Amino acid sequence: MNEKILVSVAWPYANSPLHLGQVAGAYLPPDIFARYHRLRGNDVLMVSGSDTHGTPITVTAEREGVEPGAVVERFHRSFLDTFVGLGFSFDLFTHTDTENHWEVTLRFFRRLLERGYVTKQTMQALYCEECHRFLADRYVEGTCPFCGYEDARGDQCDKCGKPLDALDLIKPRCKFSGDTPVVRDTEHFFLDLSQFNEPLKEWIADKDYWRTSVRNFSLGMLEEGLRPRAITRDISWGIPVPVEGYEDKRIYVWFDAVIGYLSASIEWARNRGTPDAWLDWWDPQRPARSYYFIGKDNTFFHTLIWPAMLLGYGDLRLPHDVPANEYLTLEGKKFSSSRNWAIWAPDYLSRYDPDPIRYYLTTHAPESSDSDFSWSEFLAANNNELVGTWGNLAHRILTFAYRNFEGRVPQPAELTAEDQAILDTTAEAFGPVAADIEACRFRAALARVMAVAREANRYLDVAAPWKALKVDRARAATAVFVTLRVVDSLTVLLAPFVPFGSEKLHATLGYDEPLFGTQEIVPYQEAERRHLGLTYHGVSQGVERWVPSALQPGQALREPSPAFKKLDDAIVEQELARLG
RNA sequence: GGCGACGUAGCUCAGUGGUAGAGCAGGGGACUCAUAAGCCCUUGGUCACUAGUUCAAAUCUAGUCGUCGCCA
Repeated sequence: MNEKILVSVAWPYANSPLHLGQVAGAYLPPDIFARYHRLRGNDVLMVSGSDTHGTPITVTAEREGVEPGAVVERFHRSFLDTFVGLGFSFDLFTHTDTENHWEVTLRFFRRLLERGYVTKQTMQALYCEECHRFLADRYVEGTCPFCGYEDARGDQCDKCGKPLDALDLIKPRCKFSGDTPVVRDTEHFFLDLSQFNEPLKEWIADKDYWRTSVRNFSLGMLEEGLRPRAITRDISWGIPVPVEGYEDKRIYVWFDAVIGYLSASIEWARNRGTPDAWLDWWDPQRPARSYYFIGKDNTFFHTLIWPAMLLGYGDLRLPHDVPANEYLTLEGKKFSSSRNWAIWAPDYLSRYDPDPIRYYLTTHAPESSDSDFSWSEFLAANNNELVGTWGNLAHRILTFAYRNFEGRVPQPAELTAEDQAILDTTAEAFGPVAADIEACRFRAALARVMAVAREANRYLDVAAPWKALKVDRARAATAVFVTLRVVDSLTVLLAPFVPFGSEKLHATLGYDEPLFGTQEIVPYQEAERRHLGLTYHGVSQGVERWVPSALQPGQALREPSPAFKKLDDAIVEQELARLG
């Protein structure tokens, strides 16, 4: 019985390219997870999209003197290309500026309103009389009440880093007109989270498999008690509030962004002509599991707010797990786009292959604490581990077999105890590696596989078919056969982590059908709007391929060439020079 | 200021009461099928600090310091 696995991935703001910190935290882990489940023959639905409605986007647009839509289009396209380049196998990567997403969001809003979970409240906000509009926090500048910095933004002080409320700024001024804004009352809709405090406590009570930081953080918030939270804003960019008298207001970006998981699932089903198919993952009466891959800054929205919204809406599946990651630092310091202390995914892909970074960011994944990216460590991990331990093992046995056994998998004679032992060791890895991946312990899973690769190197050194070939061809053939099977198994075990190299080795081993399907960027036309999406066309659906090798003697190999390449030591200096 | 996570070999991490572990890096060696890769041997730690509980603490308790995050 195939399992239905919903892989929900954080929605990136379409106002800058993706950097490696985001890749490590929120985008690579779900792809490993999804590819593993695809190999299992499970039905994966992996969705995400660009968040197009944030204030950061209007800030970027105004700075550049273009429409917000143009900013969105540019970075959405950038995300699509990055995901193709890194091999992130989204079933659908869409964005929030679609008719479908607006419909689903409004349906959500209306139902929560009808059920009394969304309520009206009057709050105070800064209003610029010169511009005739309310000012979003980021559109106000003034003196920081904590450190006295005079150019603090309304949402956060760049000097001391503290989050601010624009109302607390001393001597506030409008970012556009420079005028001093006035405090005005404004009515907004609030999601009354307090009604969900107890239901959420009950729901989290049995989530003992969540990461400790995620669970403790969520329980702590519930202990403090959740408060109503505004879900509309006085801005013009976003989804209009569907209530008379509120035409000038928009739904606050965080509210519609989380709904994207649902709307993207619905869009995916429609795009493929099976409009109800999304229910297989979302109907709580049917068997399925949902996972939300995010960075730790998003935990609150995914373990509390989104579940509250789902409880309020009803008849939808709540998250099974939210494996939030900590942060990645770069050469010991925080990523900072303004100081150019960042590695942008498009830049990386313009110079290097995807597998090395996938490998590095998995072995150094910020799963339990912050971790660091360093170019010298990256180089070492690629050259010593990915290439040295694994790539070389695969290459040496493939070239040896190709040259000495007529390009075919040789016929083995009787297996020795050593032959059987390495085959057993390899076969026995499938279970524990699967368990690690299913528990979202990707770093541990990969380490376990690499331990098998090292064991296989030791086996091959002892078996030494290059020596046996001269005195006992049958023994050499057997050792080559055994090693090829081990390499075949390792190719599958490593496929979720380094899919490009595994795909190449899989073909070299003589298989005609690929391990994975293909990605495609597709234009989707709605009634009036058109958008680009990334989708995935699977292969061998429903077939379990997470199994030890059954490579058959006589299978024709393809001419081997290295699946992974060494990187020149000089790149460390070159890349460090690009930073800062 | 409150809460939480983390702090173990140069680096990345495992280890939750019983004589400190792995991978990578560093040093030495034998080999040569292979991307000068792989294999064997090896150096290296007062387990952040202090006090306590215990026959016994990296592991439990209290406190201190540091890093990160959330909240105020």
